Amino acid sequence: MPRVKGVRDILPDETPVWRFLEQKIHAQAAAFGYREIRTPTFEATELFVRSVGSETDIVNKEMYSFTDQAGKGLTLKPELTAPVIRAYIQNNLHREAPLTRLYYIDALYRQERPQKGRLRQFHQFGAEAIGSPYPEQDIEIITLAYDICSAFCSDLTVRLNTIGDPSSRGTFLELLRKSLEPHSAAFGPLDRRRLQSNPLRLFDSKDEHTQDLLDRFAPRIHEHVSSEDAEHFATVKSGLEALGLPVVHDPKLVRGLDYYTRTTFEIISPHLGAQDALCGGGRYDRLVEDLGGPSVPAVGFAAGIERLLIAAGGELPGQAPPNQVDVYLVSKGDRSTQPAIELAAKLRKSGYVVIMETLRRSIKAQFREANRTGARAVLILGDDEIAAGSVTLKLMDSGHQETISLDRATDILGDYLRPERPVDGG
RNA sequence: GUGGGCGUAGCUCAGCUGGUUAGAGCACCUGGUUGUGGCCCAGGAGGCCGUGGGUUCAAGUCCCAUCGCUCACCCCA
Repeated sequence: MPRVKGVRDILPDETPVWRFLEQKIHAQAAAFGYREIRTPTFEATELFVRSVGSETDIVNKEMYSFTDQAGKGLTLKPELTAPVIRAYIQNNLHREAPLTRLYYIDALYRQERPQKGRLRQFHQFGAEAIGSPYPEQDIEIITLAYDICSAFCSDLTVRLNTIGDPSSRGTFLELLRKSLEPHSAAFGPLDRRRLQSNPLRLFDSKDEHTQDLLDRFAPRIHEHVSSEDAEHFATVKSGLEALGLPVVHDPKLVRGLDYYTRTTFEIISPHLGAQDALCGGGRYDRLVEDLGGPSVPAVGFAAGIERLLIAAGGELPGQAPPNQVDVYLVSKGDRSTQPAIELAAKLRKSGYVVIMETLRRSIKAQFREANRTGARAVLILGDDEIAAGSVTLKLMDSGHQETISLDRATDILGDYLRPERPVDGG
């Protein structure tokens, strides 16, 4: 049975890295006063159609949608802002406080062709601040995103832009289309289609020719937003610069989800290949209301964990060492099996990490296994020890070996090594 | 959905212009120690050479198809 295309197993060698990363995310989000939220794996399909946008690629061709036995249209979540906002509305979080700060770590699903930094099931962490319209909230969100990413990756850049309010966007799109239509013959077939259907998308075309035409003829969206929008943008930008973040204004940064207003941003790494963004986000002042909630503004981001790990390149700075094994319990002979089980249980109650032999291998093979697991000590329970009511202790580093009383094994072991695990109940 | 690259041992990969029993390193197992790890030495196990068809006296090697992986496009984290 092969695995499904575009999904990955995270094997025991890698899970410590994931845990380490997750711990950092929890700690950093907590440092900013954000609280964790967990939403269901699937939602009503309608939620994503209405929030992400019915004309977007995510909704049109990337969702894992299905019908349940009651005939309800459901979808595995392809992004997290909409579910979080849905939960915010449904649980009346807006009644509890005027501002809600939430963060999450979760798996998402999009049916795309896999490539570097792109999977069908992938993981994101992110945060949403719901309630504040002010630029300091944008700054807080971007700072949080940057702080977490830069804890693991170097050479990051924050790309920043504003796309204004949807009310002014219609006139800009008209202007954009008019400025480029005289040159439509010079576009490739794909970009010519975009000129009609979604001209904003032309800005992130990879066609050099298109980019050249844009540079020469296209108006820039940030020059066609309201003065309030422009001021908001200027405050965000200067605020981030004052903090020393590597910010660049990218007038061509537009984002593919329909709900963004004003601020859009990405964090990019040169180590990622074609998908250079490891984090993306922005402000969405209309979404909460559009989904049936109160009229409150919000801003947020999402970062791809797999992309972050690629950008981090191998070892993460400050990574915790793998689990330490205290004792490998070697046993030999039928009469030693039950005493070994009991000794292992007793040692674990005292807080030691204990691995016991369950393959009835030779002593030599058991020692090889003990060495492989990195055990600090070996305890031998064989026929001789059973007869004498003792156990043989060997320290793997020094090779020191002695025979000790079975009853006092825990105490004597404690003279040589402290337990790695905290004992339950302190 | 479209295009490029690649499929040989658990992993990383050799295998020249088709030529006889398909190799290496690492990992694994056993022995060198009647009950003692790492290092070393000796040995061992492990391969429908992705799959199916074709060309040929002969195919891991050439041709076609198919599946898978991968990178890129579209789009996104």
